[in-house]
Amino acid sequence: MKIATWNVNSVKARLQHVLDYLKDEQPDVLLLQELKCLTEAFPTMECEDAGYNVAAHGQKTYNGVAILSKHPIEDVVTTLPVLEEADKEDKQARYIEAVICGDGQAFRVASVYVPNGTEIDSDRFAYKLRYFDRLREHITGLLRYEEKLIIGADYNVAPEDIDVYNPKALRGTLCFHPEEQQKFRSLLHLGLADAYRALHPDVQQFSWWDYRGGGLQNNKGLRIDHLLLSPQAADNLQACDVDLHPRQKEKPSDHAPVWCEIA
DNA sequence: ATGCCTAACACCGTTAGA
Repeated sequence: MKIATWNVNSVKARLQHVLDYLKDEQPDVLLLQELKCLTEAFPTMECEDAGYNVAAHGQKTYNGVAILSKHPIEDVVTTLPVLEEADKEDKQARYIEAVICGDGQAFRVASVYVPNGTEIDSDRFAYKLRYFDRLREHITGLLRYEEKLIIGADYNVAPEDIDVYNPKALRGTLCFHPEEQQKFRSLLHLGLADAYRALHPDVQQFSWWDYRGGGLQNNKGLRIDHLLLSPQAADNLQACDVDLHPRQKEKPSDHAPVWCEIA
């Protein structure tokens, strides 16, 4: 089962790139983030014509997540636990989860768009940290099922020094701040494996490059898109890598897809 | 310290991304 995650930065602007990716790479499951469209505006027919089932959870202008799958999509969930009063009012479309039955077995997958945080010590930064708490609470429950669970996301956190182009200069900045890294680690401490790092302990490979200042050309990037695996999925992890080609095209997303193969 | 670049939306600039 090949599962990929990709922040497309508008599914409308990137539709041809997405269809090309499905055709060329043939993932069983593609987890999308940053749709930037309403659920009903998602290009479902185009994806179905490419041979994929669709479950999308969008909103106007911002955020939005989706699951595309060659296999049937079941038991869709789009909510996270409410830990505080303020969480009740949270209508941002950042989470979608489903069960995929393929290759004679069940995989539970989730596509998550963790908040960016905007600025350290801002309200949005606090929202980002709290979002990790809600995600951790939810995953804690999922892990009790002891399934092959794959959480693909734009986590908006580079976990370690190797995951950024200049750790000294970037330390303490957005996506490379100790508080964010602690939240990300708290997910790993539940028993999840970072698929890329599990297979490539010493390789520096980014998944995002700034549009500005020739980020890609100078390889000034961050590894912030990750596939986190339950023990049952990690036991069967066979490969994981970043697909650079979509980032090198005309009018690309600023993120590249990350994929893994799980037996 | 700031802009750099891109997309959406609603208009010819603002908000957000990371």
